[in-house]
Amino acid sequence: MPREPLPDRRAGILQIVIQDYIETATPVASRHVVEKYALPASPATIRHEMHALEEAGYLTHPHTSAGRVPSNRGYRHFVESLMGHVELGIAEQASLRHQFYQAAPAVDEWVGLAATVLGQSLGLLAIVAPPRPRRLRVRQLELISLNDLLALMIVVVQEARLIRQLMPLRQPLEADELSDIAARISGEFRGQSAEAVRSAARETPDEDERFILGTLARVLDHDVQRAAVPSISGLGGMIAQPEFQTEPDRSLELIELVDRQAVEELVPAAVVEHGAQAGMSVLIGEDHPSEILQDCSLVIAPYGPQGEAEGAPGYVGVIGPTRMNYMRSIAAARFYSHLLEELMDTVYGVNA
Amino acid sequence: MPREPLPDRRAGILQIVIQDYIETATPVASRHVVEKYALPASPATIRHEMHALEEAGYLTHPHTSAGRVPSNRGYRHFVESLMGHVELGIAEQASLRHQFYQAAPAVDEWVGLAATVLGQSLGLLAIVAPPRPRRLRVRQLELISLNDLLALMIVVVQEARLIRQLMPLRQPLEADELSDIAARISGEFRGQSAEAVRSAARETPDEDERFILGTLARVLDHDVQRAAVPSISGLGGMIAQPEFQTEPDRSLELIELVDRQAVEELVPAAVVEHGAQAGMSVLIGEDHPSEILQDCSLVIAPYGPQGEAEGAPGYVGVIGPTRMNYMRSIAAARFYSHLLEELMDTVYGVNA
DNA sequence: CGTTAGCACTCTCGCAGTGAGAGTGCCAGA
DNA sequence: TCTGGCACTCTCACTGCGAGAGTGCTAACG
Repeated sequence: MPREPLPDRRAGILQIVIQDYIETATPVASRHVVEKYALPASPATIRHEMHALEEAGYLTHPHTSAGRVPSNRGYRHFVESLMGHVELGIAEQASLRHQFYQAAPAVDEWVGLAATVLGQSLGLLAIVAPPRPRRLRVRQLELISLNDLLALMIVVVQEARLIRQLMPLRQPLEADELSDIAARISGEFRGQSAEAVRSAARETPDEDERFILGTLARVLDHDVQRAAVPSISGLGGMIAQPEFQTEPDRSLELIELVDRQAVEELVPAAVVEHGAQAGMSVLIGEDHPSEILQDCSLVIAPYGPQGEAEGAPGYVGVIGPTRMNYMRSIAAARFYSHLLEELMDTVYGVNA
Repeated sequence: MPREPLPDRRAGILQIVIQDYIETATPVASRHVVEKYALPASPATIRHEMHALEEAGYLTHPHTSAGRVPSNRGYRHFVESLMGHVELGIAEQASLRHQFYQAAPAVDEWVGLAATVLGQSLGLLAIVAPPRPRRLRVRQLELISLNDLLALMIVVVQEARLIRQLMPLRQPLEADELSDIAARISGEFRGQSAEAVRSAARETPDEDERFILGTLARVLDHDVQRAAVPSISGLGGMIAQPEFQTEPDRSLELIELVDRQAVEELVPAAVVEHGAQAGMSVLIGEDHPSEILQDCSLVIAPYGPQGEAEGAPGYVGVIGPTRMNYMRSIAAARFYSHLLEELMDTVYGVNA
């Protein structure tokens, strides 16, 4: 495939066609662009250029008597060369940052909030995953007495998580006793993970403490599983997109996909497939493996402890039709990924 | 409308028609029922009975050459007289109970989990709302140091909530100081609500304590707003129902309704409309006010502090086509409402 | 040589018409 | 009271057609 640089006017027309198609979702006709954008040329001239762009592979033709539609290659060229670098507005950034600092300070909450707000604001499917640590390390433990035989265990974890777990007691314990035990354990096991806690539990003579340590080890192990679960949101906006309106089957498939949470495995697969671990990646149309998401694009911005052998980083993903607004999507995904990283750092960072 | 008791055979046929329609979602024909259920009668006889049932208002007729479909009145009679009392299986109850006791012990978590599992298992829209207290009362306060200038405030509230909030500090405070303050406040304000905390904050000489009390009062007030937000789930299963498959517009409307969280206001409206505060209520088809949910039924099971003037109770709701499986829906809604009440009682109950 | 006007050509989309199929309603007979 | 037979009605899938939209090509123009 030849890749000569495009003449200026031709590139301009490509940009217009793509942006217009992103906006209207209807094939754009030659006459339409000259009128709407007041071009100093006639429809016939534009047709010439469009024809050339089609020959070069940037545009396509649904059928003989339809306007032009960007091809995947067209979108790619748009994203890489025509679009430039875009960022969210300052006001929006501030407002979002405020919103996240108000939320409950735990990765799960942030991830859920990010998916919701991102999906809503883009009208696309947003999928946000927390980093997947290989193990969780205790930072602080609290034991709160609910009644004689029931306590609430709260574990603050260095991996920016808060674990809350009901713990039945073997025998009645006073609130004071509980907090003493918690304080002792906190001090002793700061920075330790489940294995250390569990092996200590085996050797402790005190029955109560052994039980509590056992529970602690169990919830640490259990929560590391839950840690990997991404949040998905924005289904409503997504299927309200015209490409899904016309084909009810597609939207049904999509909804089932989301409902069965099969998308979760899809994005990592796509990322691996493209070795796009470092930095943001944009997969357009045919690039990615799934059949169901044909004619869809993925924008993926990883964040969190990257390259570290201690697990997988998190990511902020946007899934939408290839016709999606790449400028907004990319800017938003980038911002959210930075914000999540910033939150994890300032709230749970090593400079604690 | 006359309401003579139905002859036995006729009632049996009504039951068969309703159950078959619930199962197959296609109008049931006379020939179909005699073959499928091996009735000792001919199609013509069944047609007679069906005709009578239609005259009495229990069945309808989409058009001349279609089978019978239950009317709203038919469903109502089925629910009230034909169905009997049904409950979830013991094994299922145990499994669910276990699942909920494993979850993080806070109303929001339970409510979210209930909506998810209920919606999934029924293939219908589930909407679960927490009770809406008029105010929250402190039960215990914890302050966890994250770094010199940032603490994590955790408030256990008597209304079965856990509030977690980031709190920047005015000046560096040690972990010990923080927990001392927390313990003191816990002791002093147990059972108090935001007003008491706020007025105390005004009179406290200590700057740090004043600031902490102010934050506490603020999050108590803020969280009481969030307390009312219901969880909705099961959209996927719902629009996979045949009644939505055939009409794409309807499903789109529904999705937007859920996405904009307008359903939330719908259920309370329906409940108020019917004054069904006490016990479970089943609203069938035309009964309820919204136009969008025409041909849908609501099953609503309230739970929590009822009749108390201190706020509104929570509810477990199921929304589905009038054709929904009332036996399963009602049994499930009842069980979940009891389970939620039980959880709130045993974990946060007065016998603490 | 690039640009433009004109015109024939192609494809989609909505609409009316048609025939098969399904199920009822009714009537006469057992 | 129940049953078989038959005419009637309504839906649904398919077909064909005409209007509309947009291109591609060609010839003329600056």
